Parts: sequence; structure tokens; C-alpha cells
Amino acid sequence: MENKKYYITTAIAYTSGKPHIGNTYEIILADSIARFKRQQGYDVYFQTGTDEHGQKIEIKAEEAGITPKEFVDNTAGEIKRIWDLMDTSYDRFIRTTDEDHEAQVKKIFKKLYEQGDIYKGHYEGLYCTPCESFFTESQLVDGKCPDCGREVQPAKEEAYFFKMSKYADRLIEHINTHPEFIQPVSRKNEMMNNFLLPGLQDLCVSRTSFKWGIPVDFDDKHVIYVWLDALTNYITGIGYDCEGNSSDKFNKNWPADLHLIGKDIIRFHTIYWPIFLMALDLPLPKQVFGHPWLLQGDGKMSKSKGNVIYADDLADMFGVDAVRYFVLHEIPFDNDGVVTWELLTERINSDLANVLGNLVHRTISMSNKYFNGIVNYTGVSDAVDEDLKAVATSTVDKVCAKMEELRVADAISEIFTLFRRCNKYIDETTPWILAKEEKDKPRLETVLYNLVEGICIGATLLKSFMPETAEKIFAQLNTQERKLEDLKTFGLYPSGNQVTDKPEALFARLDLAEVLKKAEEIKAAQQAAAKAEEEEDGIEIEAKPEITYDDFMKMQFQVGEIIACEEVKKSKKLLCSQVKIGNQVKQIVSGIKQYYTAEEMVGKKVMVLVNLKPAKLAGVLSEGMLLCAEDADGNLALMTPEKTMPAGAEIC
RNA sequence: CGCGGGGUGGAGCAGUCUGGAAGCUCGUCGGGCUCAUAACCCGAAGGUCGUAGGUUCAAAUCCUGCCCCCGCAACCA
Repeated sequence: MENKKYYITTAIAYTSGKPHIGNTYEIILADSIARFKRQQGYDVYFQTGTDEHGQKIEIKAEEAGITPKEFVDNTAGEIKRIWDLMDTSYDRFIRTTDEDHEAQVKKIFKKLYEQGDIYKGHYEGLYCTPCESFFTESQLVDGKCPDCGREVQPAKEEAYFFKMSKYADRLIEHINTHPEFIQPVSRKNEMMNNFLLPGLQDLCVSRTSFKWGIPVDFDDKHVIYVWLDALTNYITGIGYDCEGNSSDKFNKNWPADLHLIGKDIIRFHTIYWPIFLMALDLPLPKQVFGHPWLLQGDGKMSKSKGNVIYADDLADMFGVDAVRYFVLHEIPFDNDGVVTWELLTERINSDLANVLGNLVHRTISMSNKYFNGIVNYTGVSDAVDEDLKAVATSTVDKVCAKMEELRVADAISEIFTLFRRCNKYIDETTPWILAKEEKDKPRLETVLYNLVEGICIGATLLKSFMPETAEKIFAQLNTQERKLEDLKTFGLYPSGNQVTDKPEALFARLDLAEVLKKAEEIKAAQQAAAKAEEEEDGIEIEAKPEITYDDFMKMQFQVGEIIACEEVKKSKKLLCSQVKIGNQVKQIVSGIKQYYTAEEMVGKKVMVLVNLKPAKLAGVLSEGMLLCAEDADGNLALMTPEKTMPAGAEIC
């Protein structure tokens, strides 16, 4: 009989830049699940890839002076390189610029249009012609364009929309009758209450504002906008054809068993994607798991802070399996995990070097020391053996149960419980004492045999999570992985087998000070690179339309003195200042809280745009604007007169 | 009242859905051991489970109010 199939996907990564360790987590998680399913005997198909279209890429490519295609070739290459480096066993790396994908997406779009699910409408809003942008009512400044300040006109841009509402009831029904569909379940209510029950809005599925995308084939002003392009990779990648000529691979693998995605895009995968599938008359994926994130210990990752952690840097320093272990272990199930150099070092030293590495090493060393590496089962057992055996043979079921719930971190913990049990067994049996008496040698042989056997069972289970390490263990023990069912039987290691005479440490212990020193070097290099990039390109200057001297003279700038300042409650960025300008005092709210404290503001002489129409910010009235210089990272510096000037002095 | 996540011994987390003796890893202290990567094993100290109420025979767990932290959104004049 053919093995049961299992189709698993990751989200496709957006090719706007190099993925950091948090992005890399997803592929490692998916790989572990895929490998484990294979170990369980499933016929697994594992797809990952890249999402390569969109305005952002068009802009980035232009900045870099290359074509969008060249740009995404670079980043997709980089992403694939990291996926490969992390030893991930995907079957296809799909790119949304792949020909087969593009061709099929066009056809799907056309089909949905022809059957009436997609209709031509228009995106309505207020349009600023010079800026070529739409704005909503709330974005306008004084009823004018927030970018250039000109008049805006009500305008319509032609766009295609997908009729979401048509399928909403069916989707609600499906979600209610398939509680396992959205994981973790806590997300289900969020989707229902926020989107489905209030009623779905039709989704805009085309754009005319940029070109870098798959053109709508019957209307080439339009390109197909992200979700219809990106989500469909899950079916186009395995050979779906909407004209009925789908491949065998598709027929076998669809529907997907698991879409593994970040928790930020659950909505797209549990609402839009199922609805697209319904429109195509295809079955829905069995499960969508929105995993939590791996976060940086010291604030958001940013290159200019130099705290971005990349998988390849980590792999260089610690090895691929150590990185895999860390990210898998650190993210329990539905809570975000944290990555810091300290935590990484702690986990590697404690779990990998001390518990696992040392166990394997000491066991092999003793086998060599006492029996020249020959591992014999002599049958001289003892009551203490029973608990070891019980733990060893029950681990497989525990691991399978955890994996069934996608609790990968817990599954790994179960395996390490076995390794810890083995270490304890050594203390219980004191092999070094047995070795002193010739009459105890048979018992000693069995003790070592039991240890080797326990390690083999653990290593087999470890293989999906740390493939390279498992192989190293098998090589050192001169054996191979087993089938999972065989792990319930204790004693399958061939008696009389010989282990290596040169055991090698699986993981070196790390010195935290040295790790931190290297981390500092990486940080410095990263900051230098970020700075160089900025200097090389200069700061992006977005040219505004030319203005006349009269236009300029309309603006009244004066020196103001901050005579009082307080934080605006309920706002992270706003400070509210009382500014003395000549004989009057104005209240001005500014988004500078992150750069200045209320106390240090007081007494400063600043440059003020005085005749700006008052507006409310976070509910507080603001009657002008404090002028600041701002760099690419958003750092601010107030403009102050270079020589002492009285409050109220005109700036011209 | 924008949305969401969180607050459990010094650190990082599990446990909360399905109330019923507060658990894991690290660290600290004490002990044991010497096969091993100063690793391993045992023991101990350390927690009003953010806070105030409520429901209950029983609350970390259910309900209500409040405080604090972190994302996102908004505001960044």
C-alpha cells in the first residue's frame, strides 16, 4: 500500500532583503515537521519559496540601479542559500517569478473574472495628481495632499476586486465545523469576530500604480496584486491547472495538510485563501498554523543598531544544528521566543555540550577503555535498568504525541529527558567501580550496552530536528537510525558491535565572554555597513514641486522659547510644549518624545512654524510646528538659532 | 474605551482552554562522583502565580475593576 501523503508549506519569503533569524525560524520549524513526518512513514511534499513582486521591490531595485528581476534574483538567491545552509529538506523552492507560476496565475485570474468572482470596479479616494497617490479623508492635511499640500480631487482608479462576501457564509461554516483548521485555536475567534462576522469587504486584487507584477492578461494596465499572486503558489507549485489539466502531483498532494505561516498573516491564510479556493472549487487546506515569532532580546532588530541576528552568522559561530536546536527549543507553541547571545550560549553549553555531547563522549570513552570499543549485551541486568528502559521505550510515543499537536519544542524536550536519564543511569551503575572487579565485567558490559542503546533511541528521534548531529552519533556508535516503531523495543543495537575508538566532541563548550566579543564584532561590522550604505547613496531626497517666493513668504518662522513641556498621555511619541513667541504663548505638540524628555525641552530656543493651521493631535490642540532635522533612521534634532536670539525673533 | 500579546522563586519559560497539593531549564548554596567536554548525579534555599475584589468546598486557572510591560495601528504639524 502506498504511504499516506503529507503536503506542508511555509509562507513564501518576501524578497526585499536578507532574512534574519526570526524569518529563518519558520523554515527550520517546517523542515523539522516535514522530516518527522517522513520518519513516521508519510510521503511528504515540502514546499517553500519566495514572493517577488510588488511596488516595494520595484522601488528598491530602482534605488540599487538594477532591474527588479536582477534584484529579486539576488535576494531569492540569498534566501535559498540560507535555507540550504540550515539543512532544510524542501522539495521545491518556488519563486513567484517562475514561468509556470506566472502563467497559471494569469489563467486563474481570468477564470475568476469570467465566472464573475472578480469584477472591475474602482478604487475611490482623493487623488493628488503630481504625487500620483490616493489618500483617504483622514490622511488629508487641511483637506490637501499631506505630501505636497496641493488640492486633491475625488478620483477613481480602475481596479479589479474579488467578491469576498459571496463565500463568507461557507467559510464561517467551515471554520465552525473544523476546529483544527486554525491553529492555535486562540486565533480563530480573532478572525471570526474581527473580520468574518462583521462582514467581509471585497478585496482589491489588481494595481495600476506599479508595473512589477504579473499582468492581467486581458487588461495589461493592471498587475495582479499580492495575495492572488502569492497565495496561489501553494497550488501552482505542485502543478495545478485551472483548465482541468492538473498534474498527478497536484491530484495526489492537494489539499495541503499544513500551511505553516507567521501569526501576522493568519488572516490572509484563513480567510482570503480559503475563499479563493472555494471560487476555484478546490478543497481547503486541512490546517493553518500561525506560529509565534522569535524576537530580539534588546528591542527591535535594525541594522543601524547593529543588532540584527542572521542565521548564517550564528551557523558560523555555533554550527547549524545548534542554531536549529535553539530556535526550535525556544519557541514553546503560542508564545513568542527570545533570542540573545547569552541565551544561545547557555542552551548550547547546557543542553548540547553538557547533557548530550558529554553523554555520548563518556559512553564511548568507557567502551573503549574497558572493552576496546566492543559493545556486548550479556544479560546481567539489574532493577535499575528497568526505569532506563521504560523511559527509553516510551519516548517515541511521547514525541509523536507532541508532534501531532505541532508542539515541536516539547517534543525535543522529551528527547532530552531521555538523555538526562542516561546520564543519571551512569551515576546509578557506577561503571568505573564495576571496572575494578573482574567478576563485575559482564554487568559492566550490559550497563554500557544499555547506554549505547538508549543513545541510539534518542539519536533516532533527534534526527528530524538535528539531522547532522544524529548522523554523527550514529557514525560514532557505528550504527544507523531505526524505524520509529522499533524504538519501542529496547535492545536492537547489535551486540558485539564496535564503536569508534576516537570519539569526537559533538559540541564544544562556549565561553560567554568570547561569544559576546564576537557578537560585538558582528554588531560593529553591521553598523559600519549600514553607515557606508547610507553615505554611499546619500540620503534619499524626495523632490517636492517647486514653489515661488510668494509661497515661501506665506510661511512664518520665528524663534520660540519652550517655557513648559509635558508628555501627552496615551501617546508614545508626543510632547506638548508651551512656546513663548514674542508676547504670545502657543501650545505645540511634537512627535519627539523618543529623543527629548519634557524636562530638557524647557528653556530651549527653537525654530517654529507659527502660522500653521491649528490641529488636534491625540486629542491635544497644537498651534504650530517645531522644526527638526531628521536622518534616515528617524533620529531627530531640533533646529535652534546658532547665536542667542530672543524668543519671537523672525526667521527669514 | 484602536487591535493584539504578556506580567508565575535571581534569569528564561511551562502550567490557564478542561479549577483540585506550584513544575522545567539555567543560576546560587551544600553534598556525591571521577568514566567524561571543570562535564555528570543528589539535596537545599528561593514564589502573597502584577494588583483589588467576586464565584466556589477549592482559583495561577473562571468573572469584574485597576496597574505595568511589549508588538502593531494611529497620532508623528
